Amino acid sequence: MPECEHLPRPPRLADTLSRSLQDWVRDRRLAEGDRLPTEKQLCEHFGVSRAVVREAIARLQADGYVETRQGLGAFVAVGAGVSRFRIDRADGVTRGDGLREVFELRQLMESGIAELAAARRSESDLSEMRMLLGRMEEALVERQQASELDDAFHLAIAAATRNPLLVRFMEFMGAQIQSSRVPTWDDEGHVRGLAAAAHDEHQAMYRAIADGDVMAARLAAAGHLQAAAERLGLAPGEGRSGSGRVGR
Amino acid sequence: MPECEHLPRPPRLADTLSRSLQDWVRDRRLAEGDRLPTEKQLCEHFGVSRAVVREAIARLQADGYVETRQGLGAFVAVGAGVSRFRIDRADGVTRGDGLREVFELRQLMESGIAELAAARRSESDLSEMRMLLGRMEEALVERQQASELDDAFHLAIAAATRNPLLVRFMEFMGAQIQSSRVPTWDDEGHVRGLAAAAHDEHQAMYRAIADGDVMAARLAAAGHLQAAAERLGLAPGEGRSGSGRVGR
DNA sequence: GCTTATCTGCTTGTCTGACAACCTGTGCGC
DNA sequence: GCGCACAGGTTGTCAGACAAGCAGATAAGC
Repeated sequence: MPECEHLPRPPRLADTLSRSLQDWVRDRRLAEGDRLPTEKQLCEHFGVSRAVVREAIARLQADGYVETRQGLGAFVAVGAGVSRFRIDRADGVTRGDGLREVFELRQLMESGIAELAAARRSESDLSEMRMLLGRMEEALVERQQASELDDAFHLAIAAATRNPLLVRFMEFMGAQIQSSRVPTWDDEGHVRGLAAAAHDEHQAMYRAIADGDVMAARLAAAGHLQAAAERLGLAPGEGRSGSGRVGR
Repeated sequence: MPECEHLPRPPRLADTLSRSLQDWVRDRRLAEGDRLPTEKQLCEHFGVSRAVVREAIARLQADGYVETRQGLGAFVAVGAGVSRFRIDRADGVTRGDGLREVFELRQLMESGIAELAAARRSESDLSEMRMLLGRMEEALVERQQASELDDAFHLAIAAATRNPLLVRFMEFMGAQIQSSRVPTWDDEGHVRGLAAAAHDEHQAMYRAIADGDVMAARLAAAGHLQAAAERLGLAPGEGRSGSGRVGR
């Protein structure tokens, strides 16, 4: 069998219902602060039992769209929708335009992160990076898979910024890109020299960060991400440069 | 009354339970892909009814921590925790270190966004920005509150990148910072000349973007955000520069 | 022996009805 | 007018039931 293929499962009622309610908010049929219909009304309106309605509302609560108060009702949360920023697999992150958009976000973030890292890195941050670079070099010689090391290297840079938010962002990014990773580090990638190129770019990033040269760090990171995007088949050499124009 | 004060409400059972289960995952008592105990077992273990257990699991599902399959059980989602990136009011975003971290994230993003906008802006993007700048100038003369215009201006820049993810990020940021906004545009801000300074910075950003000068756009945005951070009392002039060192 | 169909037990999905806890507004007594 | 108890409505929780889907064991057919 080629790959685990997820066929579309029959949608659950609570799921459908919560989506409908979310649409009510998006369509401004319910404004911020408005009270939702009572559970009983929703039951009758949608023809489902109260248990289903309650689960749907529990989902919305978890998403921050509504707040409920016993004896009073459920209310559309103030700032519903913008009270949290979220990127989600469901947004089509792993393919097509969604992937390109996320990757662009990563390019922005990572150049900034490299810049901050160059300004704030401690000696122990640097030795962590050196260690990872060494292990990646070993993997390069022995033609091994090394994408975990790749992730760890980028994570180490984020850690050097001393900003846990940025670390969390890189963790997320690693998980996302991993699921759509191009063969940079595997056998095919080695054959085409991609792994060696990526390794060179990593070393350039390390040198700039070690030197504390914020501008060089930014450029090295931007260049690395631009090259990675091209290896992924995104943003092929055509002039849609953005960061790239700066990176080269 | 001074301000809406949220007193701590008695926690709901489903809420407590979902937190407990989340801790199980964090503490590695449940690994990715593991099956959760059955609903009946959870009922007995925690001494609650099945309705509560189901609501708790519905919350976790909404958060992407578990997936359930009828007839099979509930499973810890692969990539639980990193399958989505989320920033949340609850993370202490509106005060103290959390605010500083979020603001730093915004600095990174916004300089990158300005850069992309300079590369991709269309004529209609520019006229939108000009319109907003004009209205801000009016507000400046008439000493009016103009923070919505401020948000709209930054949003217009994000829109010029043609990347909806970046627009969503700026929407989120606007909502966050608004709730902790310093008096830049109100009467006190005018007195201290803060509004005029912000307006100058905005104009510099516009000019760079209109010229298509990616580097100048980056620097203008970095400078604006750095100045805004100082107006907010964050990152006071002490050398913790990062972007700042580049921005000036 | 191997494949295929059926059965059985378990688990989640949904429904129903009930009671407790909580909030708001009304009307009563003072 | 003021405070208080009460009623009605709403969410929170519980208990029990049946339907739908799944995995593994068992039986039937070749």
